[in-house]
Amino acid sequence: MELAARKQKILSAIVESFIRTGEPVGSKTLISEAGLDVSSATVRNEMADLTNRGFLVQPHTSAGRVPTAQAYRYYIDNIMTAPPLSQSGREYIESALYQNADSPESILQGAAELISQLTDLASVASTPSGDDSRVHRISFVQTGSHTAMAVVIASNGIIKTKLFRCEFIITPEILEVFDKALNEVFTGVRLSSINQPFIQTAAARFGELSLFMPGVLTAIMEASKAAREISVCHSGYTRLMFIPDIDFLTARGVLEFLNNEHDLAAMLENLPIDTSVSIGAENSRRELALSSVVSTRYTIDSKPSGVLAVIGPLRMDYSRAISILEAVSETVGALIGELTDIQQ
Amino acid sequence: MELAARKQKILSAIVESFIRTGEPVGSKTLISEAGLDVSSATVRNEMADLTNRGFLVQPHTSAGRVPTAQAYRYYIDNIMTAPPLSQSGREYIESALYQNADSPESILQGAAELISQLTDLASVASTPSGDDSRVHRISFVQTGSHTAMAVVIASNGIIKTKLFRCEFIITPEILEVFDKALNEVFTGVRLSSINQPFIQTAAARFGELSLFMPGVLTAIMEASKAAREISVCHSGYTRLMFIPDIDFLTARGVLEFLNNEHDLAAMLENLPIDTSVSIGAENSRRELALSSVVSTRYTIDSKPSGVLAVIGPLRMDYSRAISILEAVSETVGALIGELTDIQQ
DNA sequence: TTTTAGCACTCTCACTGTTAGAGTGCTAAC
DNA sequence: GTTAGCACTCTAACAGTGAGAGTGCTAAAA
Repeated sequence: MELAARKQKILSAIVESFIRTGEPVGSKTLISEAGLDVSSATVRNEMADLTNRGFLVQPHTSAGRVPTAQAYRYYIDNIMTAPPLSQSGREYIESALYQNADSPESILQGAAELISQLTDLASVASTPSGDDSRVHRISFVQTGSHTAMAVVIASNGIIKTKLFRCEFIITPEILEVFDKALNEVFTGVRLSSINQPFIQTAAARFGELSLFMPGVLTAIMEASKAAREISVCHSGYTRLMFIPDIDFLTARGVLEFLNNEHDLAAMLENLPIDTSVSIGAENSRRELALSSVVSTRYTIDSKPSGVLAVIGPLRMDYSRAISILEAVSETVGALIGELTDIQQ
Repeated sequence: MELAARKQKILSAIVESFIRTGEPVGSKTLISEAGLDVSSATVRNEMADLTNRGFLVQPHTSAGRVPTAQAYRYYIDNIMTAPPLSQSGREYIESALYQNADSPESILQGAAELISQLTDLASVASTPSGDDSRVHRISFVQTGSHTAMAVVIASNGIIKTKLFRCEFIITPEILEVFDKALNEVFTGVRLSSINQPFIQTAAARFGELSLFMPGVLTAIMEASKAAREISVCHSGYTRLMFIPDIDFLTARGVLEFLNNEHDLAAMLENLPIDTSVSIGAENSRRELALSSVVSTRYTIDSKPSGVLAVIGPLRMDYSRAISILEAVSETVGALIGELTDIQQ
């Protein structure tokens, strides 16, 4: 649905004013702010029409208008632009993220913190899915007389460790046998296929050696599972409680949802590849019916991977959020990509 | 200050009724509930006295009485008992904690979740301080052509890993040289003494070999620091928002404080060794002026170590909280102790 | 046909009363 | 020392009032 130029200009002015002030916008305020060359009565007629068409609502008869989710949608799709960040902004982001560019997890944790700090909203960042990654190598480190650590290095750069325990006394020689035998079986195998049946088949191959292996095989399975699973970094959850638009019950619902990593990961998983904005009821989760989620996926070697997102009120600065997310996304993708390239 | 028997009985009944219902307690309600064999007028006289002495307040003239922090303090010190949990309760806790008794961190994370679930409050659990732990061993795992992982195993059972990068191509032989040379220097050294000067002195010892070492030495230093630092596991923060006594601003302040791991760790560090209750303004943090913290330290080999605590409203079931914390504490201490013994 | 001025209308917000109910403190009698 | 009785106080909930803001509608102007 396209709007006439003047209607669009009025809608735009209302949305921008409301995003800035949070106050319902009246016809008089509007002409003084938007520089329209018509009278307030004309604006009122237009506003009445926009209200009929579902772009605006009045909290009550004698209040100004407030944009609906539909208005934000129209504004974002047809009016708003999100210009790339300035050079200095990008440089700031790069240097901030470069601080702890050790592992994908630490990069993403840093990204979540940075995004939250820059937008003053809650932010989340999910690790790349490891579903089509493979085992690059498995190593072992002795940690005690009966305990050792399995280190699963995945081809996507994720490294997961898991401790295990043996009934017998562990020696460097035993770990070397494990290393040789298990890398023969596991190297190059897709993480997603390392499950209980796979482990059992593998154990069978080792003959009597497998009697020594239940602990280590379980550890490998669990580390592989952890390497495959998406984990979600986050930052700034409490910032949501400082946003005047968000009332207590809404904040509580959103925070409860965000703290449930399982549901959150599932939602992030279903977000589209491109930068996208989900406004209010457009969100798949009922808890977010009064919030907006702006998200984008970072790409590693031009393959869409994990999600970066901010969660905030409907009345947020979408343009700024998108610009920041896209800038951070670019750097995150590059940093993780580098990490993976080097490790291969 | 000791109270006469009847006064104490009345105070006790008021505290218990208020903890249960959250409603100010009036004189009539009280006699019907507490089974007192006196008239409401007598109770009123006693209540007036308790009010003068600072144990009770009235929200307003025509409301019942509400216990003050002083009343909770008196109740906890002189009246309340916290009987040990039943056998089945203890067994439930043991089996729940045994699930992921891999590492101190995973045990403590499990403990925090369990405590939060059982008390319906926010809970935190801090790892043992590593200040007087030593390096048990350092190991290396190759993760890429130019990257490897340093594994610092501390004598307190904490294991920390840190990735590092080298300009040259890493080979198993190089890692072996690192392993030999670095364990000679670091094994048995107190974690707390591994700092920048120590690293520099160490580097000097290696002569020209040290040119290859900046990355690995920094990694060891950071992993040692991480092993030494107290980290705080937590669970159930959003439960605080479901407690009717806690209003929005209070909850926001508490959550903000709890999310600041640095300040939180500092507060936990200063808690006493025994089970203790800090009521309202007794807390060292202003953010907790309207909340209570019940805490205890678990002991490893009969040495007081990290803290387990719950955070909730003044009106909480202190007896239950203490019983649960003490039961969990016992199991946590035993499990971490076992872990450490085995690894040595 | 579109725009505008004017005006009656509606609704909120902040106050002000009013009333029922709960709980108290005080007093005088037990 | 304890109790019955009673006047008193305070809140919560509801209704009423007036100022202020913003609207929709109508009729005239462009």
